Amino acid sequence: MEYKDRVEAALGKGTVRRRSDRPQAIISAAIRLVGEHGFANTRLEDVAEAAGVSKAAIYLYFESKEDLFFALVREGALPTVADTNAAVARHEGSLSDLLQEIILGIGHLMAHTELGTIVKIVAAEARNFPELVTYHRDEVVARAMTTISGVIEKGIATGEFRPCDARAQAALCIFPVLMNGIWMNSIGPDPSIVDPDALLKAHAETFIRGLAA
Amino acid sequence: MEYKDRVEAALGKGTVRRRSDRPQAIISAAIRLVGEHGFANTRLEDVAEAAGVSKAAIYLYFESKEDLFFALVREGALPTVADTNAAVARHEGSLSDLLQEIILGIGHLMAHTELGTIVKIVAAEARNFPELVTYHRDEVVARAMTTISGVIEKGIATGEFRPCDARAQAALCIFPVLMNGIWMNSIGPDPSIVDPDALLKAHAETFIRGLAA
DNA sequence: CGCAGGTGACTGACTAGTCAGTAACATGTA
DNA sequence: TACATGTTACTGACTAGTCAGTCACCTGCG
Repeated sequence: MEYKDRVEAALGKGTVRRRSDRPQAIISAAIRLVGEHGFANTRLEDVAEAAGVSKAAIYLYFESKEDLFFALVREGALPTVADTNAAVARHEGSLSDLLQEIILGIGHLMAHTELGTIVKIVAAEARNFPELVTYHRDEVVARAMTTISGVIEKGIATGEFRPCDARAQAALCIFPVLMNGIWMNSIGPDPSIVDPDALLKAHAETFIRGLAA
Repeated sequence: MEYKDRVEAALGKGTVRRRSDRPQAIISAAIRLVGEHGFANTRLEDVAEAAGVSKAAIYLYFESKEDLFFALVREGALPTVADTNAAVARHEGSLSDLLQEIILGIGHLMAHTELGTIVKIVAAEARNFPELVTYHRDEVVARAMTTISGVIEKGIATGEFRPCDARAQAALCIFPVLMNGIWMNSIGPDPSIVDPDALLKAHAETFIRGLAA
């Protein structure tokens, strides 16, 4: 019986998890490096070095480079969707305030955390990994769009917002935020061209004015 | 004397141009393939096949894969910036109409032509090619931003638009358009989530309302 | 002929993935 | 305590495959 089989027999089939925080360290390193260089240009050896392990150790936790890649994308975006849904569920003030909260909240994560890197990675690699598109379309985008367009529809119903295509407006609400994240992770932070935080504030104001009844 | 040197001796230093349209065919093929698979994942052999030549022929027109890549990005975006500037220069109606014209015009190119592919490529590869960032920041982005923020400033001066940060608004004008292009070139056309043309119209309307005095 | 405008076959560098081996730790036993 | 036995978590060195870039040779045309 081989080592891998013994481990699988002991701990169950699939991604083998041991008690250390190695998998998370590997994923973090991979997010940074893949965000910088793309999937194809990221050497597993470099990921390993950044995570403080050998390349072979990666194969103890992930089946292949692609498997690591999917894990990275999956773990990177889901918490944000869940958090946004929770924020919407517990909100009580005006819907304009809620939209502003969503824009600034997601916008901050997008511009200053790994989330923006994930979005850039998904956009860059989508064509190479069709599964990735399916997953993200169904698990991240569709949910986020449903949540936001729900807020807008409610606003239209209460008369707070003008009548309009709520789905298109939901996309418009989120697109500048996504683009801001991609920008920060590609062209990089350069306030002389676009100051990310000022842009988010401006977006919230202009968008909500544009939507007002 | 090597072949390359012989060619240069015969036709002059720098980018070698022959009378065929081969270079353009190679660039078009490269835009499509790099847009689909990224720079690192695009084999020169496939570009050659798509352009109807052998791989070695590419080296008659471009010094390296990177050289071809730069040519592709350079030729892909400049015409649009020039066209936009021209449209702004000859415009006579209201500034709102001009903004709408810009959004729908660039938006259409971005969603349905090579331009969107170029934007996606630049975003995806920026970190691997710092020169690309410098070039695009200075030659494309800075110019486009200057043009659009000029329109907005003028509108503020005439009282057509409310007082606001014209540069941030210029970015907000263009970001959804860029994101739309990236979307179409990554996740792909899927009207059930976002209909690109409806989105552009909605953007023009909401953005201009949001900017109105 | 002479040569512009090619091509197919090749190579060297690089990297995903594998595998035999091992240090450190845990556990049992006296 | 001291030592044997087994396990966990990991590594260095290797292989096989891929692809950018080169080079010797070809071919149709003025």
